[in-house]
Amino acid sequence: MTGTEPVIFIIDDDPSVRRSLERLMKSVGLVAESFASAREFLQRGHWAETGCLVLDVRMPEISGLDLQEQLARAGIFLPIIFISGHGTVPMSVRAMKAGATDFLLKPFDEQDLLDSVQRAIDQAGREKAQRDEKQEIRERVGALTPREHEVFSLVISGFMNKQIADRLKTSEKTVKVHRASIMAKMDARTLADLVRMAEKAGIQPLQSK
Amino acid sequence: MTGTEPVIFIIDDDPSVRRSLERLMKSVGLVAESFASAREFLQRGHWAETGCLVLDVRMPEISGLDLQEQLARAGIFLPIIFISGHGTVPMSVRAMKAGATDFLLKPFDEQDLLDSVQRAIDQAGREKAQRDEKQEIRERVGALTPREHEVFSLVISGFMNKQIADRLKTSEKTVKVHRASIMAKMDARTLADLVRMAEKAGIQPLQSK
DNA sequence: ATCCACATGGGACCAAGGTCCCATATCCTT
DNA sequence: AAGGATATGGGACCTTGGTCCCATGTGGAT
Repeated sequence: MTGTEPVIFIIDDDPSVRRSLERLMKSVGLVAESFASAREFLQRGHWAETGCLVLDVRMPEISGLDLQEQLARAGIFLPIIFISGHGTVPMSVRAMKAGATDFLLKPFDEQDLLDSVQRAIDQAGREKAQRDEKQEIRERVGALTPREHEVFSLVISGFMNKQIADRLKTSEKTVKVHRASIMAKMDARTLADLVRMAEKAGIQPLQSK
Repeated sequence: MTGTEPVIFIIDDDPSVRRSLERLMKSVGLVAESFASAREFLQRGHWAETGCLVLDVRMPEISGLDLQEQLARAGIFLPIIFISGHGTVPMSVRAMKAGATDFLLKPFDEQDLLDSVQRAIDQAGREKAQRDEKQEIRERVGALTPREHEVFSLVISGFMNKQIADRLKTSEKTVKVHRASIMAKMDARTLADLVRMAEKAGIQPLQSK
């Protein structure tokens, strides 16, 4: 029911670090997957699941910070834990400002990393649940016909059927028909449901004068 | 209309740093106020306004990080920019995890600090506007009588007057009376308004089965 | 003792929302 | 040419919501 098993993506160019991190994760029952470079990770594709990244900062070609930026731009929101052998304050601040959940210096305490990973997984799960709900609602809204969508906007803005009919230059009867079909398609039982769905999906009401 | 003028609170035990930061802020038209210690700042009281803190990490008695924690516990949400002469990675990560907006190392570029301060002020303004709105709504909800509050919860959950009457073991007529008084007190013109207010104030609907 | 806020509710309406069955017209696809 | 999705709307009917005026009872504050 939690959806999918969370996966810990380990990205480090040092094979011994990868092996040791993988062992650590598996020792506490976590699923881990290793990559020797950011490029290799990016080629994997499909990160639909939850989990987090454990990411080395300094790597050839694409640095950890660059990868973080690329993932953000691509709309991939896996939490990132940085590990670094030669991290500096500006580097860690940049990473944290960009949304990293932690930034650990090697050598680090294994338990510290595990704690951080757990926090990241929890965060990822919460965020994914929210995104999924929002996505689900947006899909339903997308399934509305153009006319239904117009009526929808006005309904969640608090307009009465009569006012909606005026604005759309049609009859109140037709508005009622659309409205019924909106409630069915959106799977909303009450107006309160519908308004809350719009809020969750970030759909703003219109100015009601 | 922006509410109140933002104030930059400078907290550093070094008088020359305070003077120079104050001069820097005033040179770009910002209002600054200096304090030699966290204690001195805490004694000032009333931080109703917007603005941000520019805070030295290492200070006698109460460190910058301690002050950050105290303010968070006290529910004072001014953004914090740390400045530090001997900052370490773990220190900066702790500060950022606790919500700091930036962490600069001395000597820093003056423009970097000003940029950070501007970002912090913008953030503070947005967050304050949100908190104020939430607070305003919560006050209105608090002004409801106990019975009105019960009806309110059920209304925003999508229940019909008849169902509400059943649950509260009263008549539909009485529910209508309460409902009208709720709409007036909450300054809501439509049900959609009321539901959105409840959402903004973080008031959850009940299970409507 | 009196006043006020709170909760209750009847009667009478009217406005608004929802749901049937019905029908027409357009446009697009197969 | 036929079917499906979309948009339109009339008629009939019932439910729900909102708003008047009215009234009663209780408990606490002045």
